[in-house]
Amino acid sequence: MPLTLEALAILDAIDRKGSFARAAEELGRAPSSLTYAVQQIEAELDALLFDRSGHRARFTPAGRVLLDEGRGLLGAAQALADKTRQVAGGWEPQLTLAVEGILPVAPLLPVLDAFYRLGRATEIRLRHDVLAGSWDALASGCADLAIAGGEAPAGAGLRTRVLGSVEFVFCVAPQHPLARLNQPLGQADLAAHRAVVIADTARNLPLRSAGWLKQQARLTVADLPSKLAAQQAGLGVGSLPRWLAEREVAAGRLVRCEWTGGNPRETLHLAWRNGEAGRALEWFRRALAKPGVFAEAIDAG
Amino acid sequence: MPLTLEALAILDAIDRKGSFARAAEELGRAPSSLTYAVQQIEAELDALLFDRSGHRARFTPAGRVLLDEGRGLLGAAQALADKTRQVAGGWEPQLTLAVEGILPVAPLLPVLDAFYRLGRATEIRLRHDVLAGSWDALASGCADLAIAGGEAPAGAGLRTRVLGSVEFVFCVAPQHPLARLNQPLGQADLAAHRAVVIADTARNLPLRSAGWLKQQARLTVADLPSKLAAQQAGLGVGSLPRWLAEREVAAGRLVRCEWTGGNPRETLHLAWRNGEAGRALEWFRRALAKPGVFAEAIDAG
DNA sequence: CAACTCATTCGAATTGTTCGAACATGCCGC
DNA sequence: GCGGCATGTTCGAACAATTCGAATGAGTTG
Repeated sequence: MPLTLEALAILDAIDRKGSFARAAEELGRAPSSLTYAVQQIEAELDALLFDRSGHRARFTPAGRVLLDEGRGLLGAAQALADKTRQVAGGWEPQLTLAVEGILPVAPLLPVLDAFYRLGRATEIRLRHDVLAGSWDALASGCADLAIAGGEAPAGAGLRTRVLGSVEFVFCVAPQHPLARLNQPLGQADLAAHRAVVIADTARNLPLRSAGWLKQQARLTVADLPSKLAAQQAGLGVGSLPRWLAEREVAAGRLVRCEWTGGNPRETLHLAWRNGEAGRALEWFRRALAKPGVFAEAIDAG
Repeated sequence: MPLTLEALAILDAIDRKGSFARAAEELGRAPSSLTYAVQQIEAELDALLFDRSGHRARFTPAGRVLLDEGRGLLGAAQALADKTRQVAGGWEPQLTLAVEGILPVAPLLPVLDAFYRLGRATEIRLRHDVLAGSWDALASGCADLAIAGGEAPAGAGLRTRVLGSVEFVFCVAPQHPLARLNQPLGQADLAAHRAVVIADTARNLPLRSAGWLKQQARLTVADLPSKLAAQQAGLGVGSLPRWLAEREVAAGRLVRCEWTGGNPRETLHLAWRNGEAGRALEWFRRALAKPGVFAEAIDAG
């Protein structure tokens, strides 16, 4: 019987209660039972765990090691039991959310908080992807639930639900030449200026492009914050989601330009794989579909 | 019976052998015994661990979680048992070695390697201290065995053994004014130049000073590599242990200066606290006292 | 479809664990 | 210094959980 958790629990009780007798009481067994159990471990480990010279038994160094580290094991065992129970109840051990990079993280935090309050063992992972990246992550199993822009790739076994759309506003740095052009921009105005574009993170699906026109010189960056920084620095021009653009324009760090024919929009979908869904996925699907979660960033419809 | 290691071991065997029957064979028990045990866990956890629809039982997701993470627990339990056994056998759970900062680490590595080959669970921690720092670490219990320079502080209950002495060579950067002075240096020559000194790491014992003269301007650094770098950069002058100085002088990065009255020496001691010693301490005491370990750096006697 | 392997069920048997009382020891207050 | 008090241990008896073995039913393979 090479070490049992029960034995570790006994040592724990003895230490907490201070004596075999009290520990036995807590555990609802006779003191002699504990003596027997302890002797059992000592024989198994070839180690004296208690110093019996005095009146009451004291832990030896070896006993102390077993006790201290054993507590870690007990905790881990408890956690594992919990987790198993929850998985059996339909709660995934982990769930990965892929969020389109043009969305802010802030609105997500209360949702996460609410989920954690449920006390479920499901470990949440958050990732940001841009353009086709979210669809790709979902289709390839790297994510379980995605908020993705544009249309779903066909034949990937995905189900979707429209969340609304994000409006893109064309912005340039205050010191940029285009900032002085007091009329709506046309294609011709843009071709002469470098565009800042976000690289698509998709690895499998065909790449998509957004925010730039062919022939236009471009600076490719990895994510929205980088794009913002680049545009603020005057390194290039481009469209930014309205929630972000408004903040920056108000602060005077960017200037908004009108666009001939109105601002472009990107439709956002909540998406998940077809098939058996765990309860955490179900929960997040409901929570994120609620209108208002991304009210700041997404326009209904 | 809130989850037992034995149960996890059974799951492990079932997975490895592929069936209840073969697992039972490996464990030397009847198959029905495993069935019983598994049902026991399932009841306890309120979780189906096996999918019994087919001919042979397959793990459910919950079962898989319990199996995978349970293996970690089993390993940890095994390791804990080992460690306890070793501590009971007199091997400390951990041992901290404090090495005087003027010594190289290289000669220590084969010794550590030899220790690791013993297969003991004792975790070794290595720390570097300078001047009184090693004595201090030892006396305050922050270290168990030290290689320290100078004389042991009185009344701290320490035992020592002389290892030998380190010779200090006065060095300056090639471009330093003192490099051009072609005669042995005296006190007067030094007072005009900034000295690079190593800060004493002692926190409790009275601080000691080394390598500098009063009134001399000085740059204080934390360790030997910093001191070396500072001297190479010409930021100051000072003595370096011979093993280091020779290397640098040979490489042309420093110039050696003679000293009126010969080079100073620092005696090094192997030191440990009086009282009950564990077997790892004993082992290292023997290993480090062997002549030749630090032959490169320490001169016998 | 027959032979095989597999997991489960059931009652009986066994094994290890628990109990309770008696004992030995160390500690404290009077 | 001595009687209580609490401690941990020992021992045989009682117990209960676990294990076994044989029987059963179900699935796979040639």
